[in-house]
Amino acid sequence: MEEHEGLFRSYLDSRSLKMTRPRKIILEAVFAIHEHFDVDILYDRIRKKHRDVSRATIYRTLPLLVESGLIKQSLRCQAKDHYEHIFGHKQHLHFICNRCGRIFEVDSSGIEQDLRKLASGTGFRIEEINIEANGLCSDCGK
Amino acid sequence: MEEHEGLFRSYLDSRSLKMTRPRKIILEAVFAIHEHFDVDILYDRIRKKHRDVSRATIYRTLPLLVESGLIKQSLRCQAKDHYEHIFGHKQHLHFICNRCGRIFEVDSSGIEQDLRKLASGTGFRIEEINIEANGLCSDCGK
DNA sequence: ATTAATATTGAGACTCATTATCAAAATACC
DNA sequence: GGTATTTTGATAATGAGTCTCAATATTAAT
Ligand SMILES: [Zn+2]
Ligand SMILES: [Zn+2]
Ligand SMILES: [Zn+2]
Ligand SMILES: [Zn+2]
Repeated sequence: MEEHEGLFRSYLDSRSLKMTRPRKIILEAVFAIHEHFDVDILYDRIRKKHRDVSRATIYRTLPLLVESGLIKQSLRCQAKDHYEHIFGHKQHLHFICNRCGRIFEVDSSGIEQDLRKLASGTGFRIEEINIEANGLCSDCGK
Repeated sequence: MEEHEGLFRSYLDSRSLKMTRPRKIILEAVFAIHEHFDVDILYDRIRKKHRDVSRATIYRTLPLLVESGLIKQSLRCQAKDHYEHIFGHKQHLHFICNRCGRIFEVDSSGIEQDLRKLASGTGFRIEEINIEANGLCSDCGK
């Protein structure tokens, strides 16, 4: 059993939820993707192998994966929410090129630490951080 | 004529667009609001004074204000896009409470400076920064 | 293994923010 | 004025995300 599966199982247990077949398929599909993804991308990949997982269940399962700390909602792009892994990935921020659309990931641990310090000063309890900058990548900015 | 009006006028001119009555009403309503706003908030405020500005025109005018650099699309909250002024406002980041929906603004100059330093190391030229953290505010986190 | 209690599912209806359409009205230029 | 071009308001359409519900799956107890 892969580690992310074990983690998801214990999250489900802790909430007396069940590791069902559709949830397992979704979990595996999510961790077979190594870029940012939206529901449609995920749905298409799952449907290539399994006819019996519905969009509704994907929409229901993603919040569980977020809640369990395995993934996060990271960007909004073309009017769709996009997700990415947390488990097995370092915290990072996104530089998004306005010209070519590429997304660059950069380590954000230092900045996030400062942000948490700022928050604790105000009494705000941070659950999730999103940092992004739009502009021109080094190729497009010449 | 207020400064933001002059700036919007020259933007419109530069694109051979016209400063019409509805656009002027919308511009003024936008700059009479000093918090984050969404289309509904704006529409309600405008409607108190003017019966003849439609939602459609608001949806059409906001991108013009963004393009002209007067406002920006700053966050997404309760499934709605929210906007805020750029013109005349200091850079800041957002703490968004997941429970009550309130948005807290915190000075972000220190963090943005670090971010720009990070970017210059990678050759990325930043045009816009968005930093936000979701979680529980001090009231809701008790 | 049966049963009963509970959780989950897929299908499709629904919501609601945003966009597109289009005929009528406003505007700019002659 | 008249004409070409924009812009507008009303309304229809779109589409991501949510909700409903009867049918199915899971679990734990017998
Ligand atoms: Zn680029
Ligand atoms: Zn990422
Ligand atoms: Zn709160
Ligand atoms: Zn703000």
